[in-house]
Amino acid sequence: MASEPRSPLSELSLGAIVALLRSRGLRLTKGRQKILETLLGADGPLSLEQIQRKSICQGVTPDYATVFRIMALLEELHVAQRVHLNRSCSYFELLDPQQHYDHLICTECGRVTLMIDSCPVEKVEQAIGRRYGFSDVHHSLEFFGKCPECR
Amino acid sequence: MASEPRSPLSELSLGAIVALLRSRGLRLTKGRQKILETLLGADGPLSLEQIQRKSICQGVTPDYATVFRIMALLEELHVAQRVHLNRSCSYFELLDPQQHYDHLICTECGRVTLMIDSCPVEKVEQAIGRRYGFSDVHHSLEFFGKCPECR
DNA sequence: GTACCTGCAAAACCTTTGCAGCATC
DNA sequence: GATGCTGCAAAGGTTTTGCAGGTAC
Repeated sequence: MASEPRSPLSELSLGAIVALLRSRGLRLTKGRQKILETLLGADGPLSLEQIQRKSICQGVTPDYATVFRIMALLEELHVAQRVHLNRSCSYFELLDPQQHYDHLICTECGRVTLMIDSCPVEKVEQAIGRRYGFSDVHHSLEFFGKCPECR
Repeated sequence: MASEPRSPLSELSLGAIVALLRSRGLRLTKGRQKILETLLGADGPLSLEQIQRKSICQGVTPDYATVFRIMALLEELHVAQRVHLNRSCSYFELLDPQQHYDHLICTECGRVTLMIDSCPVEKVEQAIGRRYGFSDVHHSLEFFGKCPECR
């Protein structure tokens, strides 16, 4: 029944993520640390380009391919996830084991609001798994609409 | 408050869609008709390439750009919508005014199941709009998991 | 010193647009 | 006959990979 957990972390912190990397024989470079800090400090999903721009370390901007590879790695480790937000490129955010976020996206200005309220869907995941015979059910929920400023 | 309706159709049928096109001064070609039939006959979202492959008309495969332009048109008319399904390309499906579909996607084989049960989220849209000050709230909900065959 | 990481560069994809000829109305 | 539609071709973006040199352990 159970397979890979959605997040292998018990908490979302730089230390916890670094420990996970270490346990897999992976290394912590200055660039990686800076990128992890960017992700931890983000208040919503970020595109690769945004991550790159916010992760300038000692005056040096990390290569786009480097950012891509780190995010692919974190995604594979289930530490981060990719969301689309109905845009032309992917956005990434860390998977907080304590908290699940749904998104509220303005169709006019594109601003993304994190919805930290109780998720209206979590409760039905189990029922859906049973009904359709699926295991390891999780979900992606995005609300769209016009934000107060754009109305 | 109200703006463009999510679907301008009163029912989902070839005739209704054609009538809408006509009312906008748009034309119905053999290729378009075939593509509309493909969409109406689909049992889930299709990629542009899938639409193209399934819309061979009198031995002629429509051009990819043509498929793209028709889907862009239908999307603009709110007759079809684009979904991502966490894949690298977009998928399209018609917007049925009578019915709202959420998706259940196998993370192993990628098969998409349409969930025609009552949507667990529709009811809360209004409350979310009020709470965050958003108007015209709609949503995209995708469940992921391992399907019975892949478990 | 070994293995892993990074930057650079190019390839691979998917999406989008321009244009001339063709088909619909 | 006018206008919209199509196919072909090319451009634009984003994502992904190869490789040689550099860095963490």
